[in-house]
Formats: sequence, C-alpha cells, structure tokens
Amino acid sequence: MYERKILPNLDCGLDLIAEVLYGKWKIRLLWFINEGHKRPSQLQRKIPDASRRVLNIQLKELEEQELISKEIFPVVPPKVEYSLTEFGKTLIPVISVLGQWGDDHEERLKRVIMKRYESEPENGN
Amino acid sequence: MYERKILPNLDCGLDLIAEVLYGKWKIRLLWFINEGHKRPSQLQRKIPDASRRVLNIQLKELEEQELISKEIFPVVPPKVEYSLTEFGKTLIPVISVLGQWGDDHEERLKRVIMKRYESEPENGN
DNA sequence: GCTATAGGGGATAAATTTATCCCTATCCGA
DNA sequence: TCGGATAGGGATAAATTTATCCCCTATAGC
Repeated sequence: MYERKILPNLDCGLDLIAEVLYGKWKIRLLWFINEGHKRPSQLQRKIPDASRRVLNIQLKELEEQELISKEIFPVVPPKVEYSLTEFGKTLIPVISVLGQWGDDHEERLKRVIMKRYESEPENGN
Repeated sequence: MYERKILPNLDCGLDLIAEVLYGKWKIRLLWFINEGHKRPSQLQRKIPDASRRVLNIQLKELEEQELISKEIFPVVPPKVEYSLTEFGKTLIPVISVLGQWGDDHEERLKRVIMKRYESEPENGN
C-alpha cells in the first residue's frame, strides 16, 4: 500500500469519518457485504468496474480499520468470507442516509454533475 | 479545473452523492457556510490548512453543482458572500449524520486510522 | 510610490488514489 | 495437460486531486 507522507487532520467527526469512507469503492463494499455478499468473487461480480486488485486493497483497509472482519477457510480452492464487525454495522444507517439523499435528488444531481463533462463545444454546435 | 478523462458511474444514490461530496474541503465549506461564515476570507480562516486557491476551486464546484450561490458586491475592496441554496440546505442533515458518527466513535477511529502511520518501526524500539 | 485589503486565477509540482499487467498456488473436469 | 475457479500480490502506469508559487484588479491611507 502507498505510504502516506502527510498526516491527516483528525480534528472533528467529519475528518474521522472521511478517513474511513474515502476510497472509491469502500462504501459499496460495506453495503454489499451487509447485504450478504461475503466472498471476494461475489463482491467483484457486484462491482465489475473495479479490478480485483483494487477491491483487495480497499477490503484490507476496511479490515485494518475494524469495519469488516475476514475469515479464511483452509480449503482448496481457497474460500474467504468477509463480515461487518459490530463497529462496521453502525455505519450502515449512515450509508443509508447518504444513498437516500442521492436517490431523492437523482435528476438534479445527474444534471449538475454532468455539467463538468459537457464543457467546451469547441467547433460543433 | 482539471478535465476528467473518465466518466463517473451514476448508477445509484451513493454514486451521486459521492460526486458532490468528494473533495477534501467541500463538506467543511458547506458546514461553515451554513454556520454563517459567508465570505471567502472567513472561510479561509476557518480552514487554515487549505490554501485559498484550493478553497476557490472547491467553492466553484459547489456553486456549479447548485449547492451554494455566490453574491458579488460591486464595492471596493471587493466583497463576496456565499450562501447555501435550498438544495444545499437539504444536505446539512446528511452532513450532521456523518459528523455525529465520527464524534460518537472518536477514540476508536483515531486509533484505527493511525495504524496506517505507525508502520515499520525500522530501527527504533 | 508603497502597503494593505479583498478576491481571483494560471502554471506547475507533489501527493495520492486507481487501474493495468502479469504471476503464484491448488484442485477439478474435459 | 490445458482451462477455469478461488484468492492474492508486486511492479508500474495513469488519472486525479491538492498544494505551491507567483501574479493581477482596484482603492484607500500614509
């Protein structure tokens, strides 16, 4: 994992939660694990846009942060299951609130987000 | 502003809210504007770790996304005030939930976050 | 003329995060 | 024996975000 050079601020609750939720796929990983998709291959199928590599890295961070736990079954072929810890479960209502706000404002959000990609018609019309 | 090369996914509410809240200082900007710190110089003083330049960029993005509005007073020296739009105000309860979770788990979060920076004692003891 | 105030922005570097590519290992079935 | 499924990781490139540095506007006051 990349070793950070700059220490983060941890001054308030917002700084703290940002440290664990920042990461392109982390929220989705927590969500799907909560829904019962426990195995890495299941998660990969639920999030096909992420490579297996990146999911592994983000899962490891979530595990280090004690939001999920990893159980390795000594079988062949290998089997691994992730679960939310009690700590991780406390985050689910928070994630619900985030998703709900996004759903509630879907149309408007899509419009304002896409502004950034429609810039400069250049020569067409 | 940097021009993105890859389009984001906007498949669910979580994707959508991520697009507007991702950004190191955005949540804090929304929060402080909501608290009544409306002028750029005030915001800069509340967030001294960010450079004025970066705050300007993130404020512009929030404005483009219609979460805040900008009023420019034609006086000298110049005066500018930001306010939350009605749309932006709907985000405040969401931010409260985030901050509350962080506050509720402050001790534990500080510990697990700092794991990442205590790696490799190398030669010390 | 110099300095301070208040707000802004271009160019570029540095930090950080994500993505790609490729390789390891075991067992099953065709 | 080859291919697929399962899980994992090193090395490196690409994308993206943040930070730094320096400059500009205009007016008031000394």
